[in-house]
Amino acid sequence: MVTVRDVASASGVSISTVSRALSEPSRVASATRDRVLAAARDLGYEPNRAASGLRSGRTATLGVVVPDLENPYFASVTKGVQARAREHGYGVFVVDVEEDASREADEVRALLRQTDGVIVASPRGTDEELRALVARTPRGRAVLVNRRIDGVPSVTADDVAGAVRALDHLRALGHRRIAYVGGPETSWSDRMRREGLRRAAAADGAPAVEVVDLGAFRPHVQGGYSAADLATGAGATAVVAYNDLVALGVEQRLRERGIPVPAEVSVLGFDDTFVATLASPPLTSVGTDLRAVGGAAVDLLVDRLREPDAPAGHVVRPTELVVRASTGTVSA
Amino acid sequence: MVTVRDVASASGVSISTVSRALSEPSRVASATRDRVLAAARDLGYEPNRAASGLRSGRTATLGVVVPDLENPYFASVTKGVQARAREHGYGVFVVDVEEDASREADEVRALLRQTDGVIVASPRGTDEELRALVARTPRGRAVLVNRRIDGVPSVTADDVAGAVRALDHLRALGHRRIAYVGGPETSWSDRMRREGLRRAAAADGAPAVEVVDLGAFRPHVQGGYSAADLATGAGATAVVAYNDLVALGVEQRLRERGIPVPAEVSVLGFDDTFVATLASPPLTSVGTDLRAVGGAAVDLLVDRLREPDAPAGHVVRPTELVVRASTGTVSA
DNA sequence: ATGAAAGCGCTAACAG
DNA sequence: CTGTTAGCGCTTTCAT
Repeated sequence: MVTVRDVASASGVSISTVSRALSEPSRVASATRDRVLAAARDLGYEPNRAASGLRSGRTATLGVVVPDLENPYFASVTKGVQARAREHGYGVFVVDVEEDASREADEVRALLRQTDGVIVASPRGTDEELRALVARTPRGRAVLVNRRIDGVPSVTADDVAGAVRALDHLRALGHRRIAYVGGPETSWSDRMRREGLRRAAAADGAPAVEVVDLGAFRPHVQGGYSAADLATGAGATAVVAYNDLVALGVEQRLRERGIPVPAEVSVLGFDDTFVATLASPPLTSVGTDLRAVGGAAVDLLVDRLREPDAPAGHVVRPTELVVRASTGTVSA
Repeated sequence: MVTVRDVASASGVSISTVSRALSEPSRVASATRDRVLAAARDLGYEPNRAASGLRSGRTATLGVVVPDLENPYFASVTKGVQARAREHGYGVFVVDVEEDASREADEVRALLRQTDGVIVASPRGTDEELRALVARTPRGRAVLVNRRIDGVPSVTADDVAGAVRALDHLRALGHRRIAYVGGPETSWSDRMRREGLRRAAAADGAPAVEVVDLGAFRPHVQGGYSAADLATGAGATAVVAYNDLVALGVEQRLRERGIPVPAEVSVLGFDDTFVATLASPPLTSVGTDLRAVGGAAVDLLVDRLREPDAPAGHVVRPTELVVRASTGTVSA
């Protein structure tokens, strides 16, 4: 193994000059620097991360905790995290907690021991649990995605605005009774989406729309499949689903029952993941650039690591309604 | 920060005893061990990975390199890797090379510096590039998924058998002219699937089937969408696609053109990822347990790390034909 | 069965 | 601008 000593003797300088030439090039005379860098390259020197981490206390590693990697939403967020972290020179530890809220805290704590900071995406724990978790976290070492808590940096999507858009869209198509198939109880975005629907439904000067809350369902195809009959039973002409997968489940069940979408019932999803385009009919969905969400979380975290005492930033990413074939006018 | 020294003084032993009690409990008297473990727990001691890594040369970390995390195939494999690694006490670094073969070698090399071993999933590089990469790799520190090279442990799916099954299935339904929409040129599974189709088509004692090779397409929905017209143009009554996404693209284009599936054209995919069930009609697909593939890769790697000189194992996971509604009899 | 002691490779004071 | 030096926290001989 090639170490700083080898590079030092090969280039005729001390090991500290080697270290400096590599990490703070500006503090070394350019001639010396070139010599050192050349020697390092020739010898194939690669710094030992464990050693530098032990000494400096920095690991050049970030962690990301997600509920389920197989969910396209988290696959995209994770992809964005990894790509951006790489640009900042960080590696990424990925931990999938399999939708188990009780594992989140432990995994975050374990990650904090071996990373510089952690991104917690769409935590399934309650606000209290998260507050407790964060309170035990060295300041500035955690960033939340899809959850907003005071004092903790976060990246969220403007779900309220998205839900308003969604409802306005359906209202414009003539829908007056809309069912909402909810997601996990502790989901922050679920709360925001509900809130947006409520607000839009209650808006003055527009035809009244009634939102029927169908309750909480698993954020998967199965959840939507299970909820579909409740929606039609409630007399809704349109179904808004917690996410695209749930919406697909709704479409699937409706298709089985021979109920045409959107001729008889319109279906609308959230997140605009790639599965929205796979559905038939292709799904109208309220989306965000998910890789950008992951990237923004990394930026926030890296900023925080540099300046732990800076106030916690809250990035709110825009949402966009993407209309496809699953929503249409109400049939007479 | 709590260190071994703190635990040592709290329990009245030396730091080496603490270290031993934690990592080789059997070599410490049970009374002492209990005392040390209790102290460690009380103080909230957490070993410093950088320090232990520096001293022991082990990082308790594995790396996994995938072409695209957003591809459900790799999301599942990565999920399997992470879960199994965790059971073995390893963390996982994930790197997404964005389908760029030229990045693979560099990323693997970078990962090897900060992990104990690396899993390279569905590498896009050529066999020669991979052989060169592996030759420069310290023995026993890399495992391949979806690629078989002598001397390097690997996990593959029995794609040949799967493709044979697929073709036999279509033949039984009366298809005599079948188009194959290929994947990346350097894909090992593509090669095996082609081989399986060829073999099955040429089998004695069964009605002759002609396989029309449509060439290489991007392994995404778009690829299948682009290939669909070629398939019908070639007079095929069934289309076998490199993977589920490609198959969905084929279905999408056929639907647009008003060609009913499977009444007029049957469509069959590979991998049986969750998107197969989302399609309409739901996709017949040749699948493997992808999490198990990831898990098997971890097992192989961990075994190898313990015994670097053991012969390279090659795990071949079974494939299974899952028949859904996208394949049917040939219309008269 | 336990302890003393020697570093792993690097960075960060501190000197010069 | 560069060199000397002292560890970071842990594991691992080597004694006892």
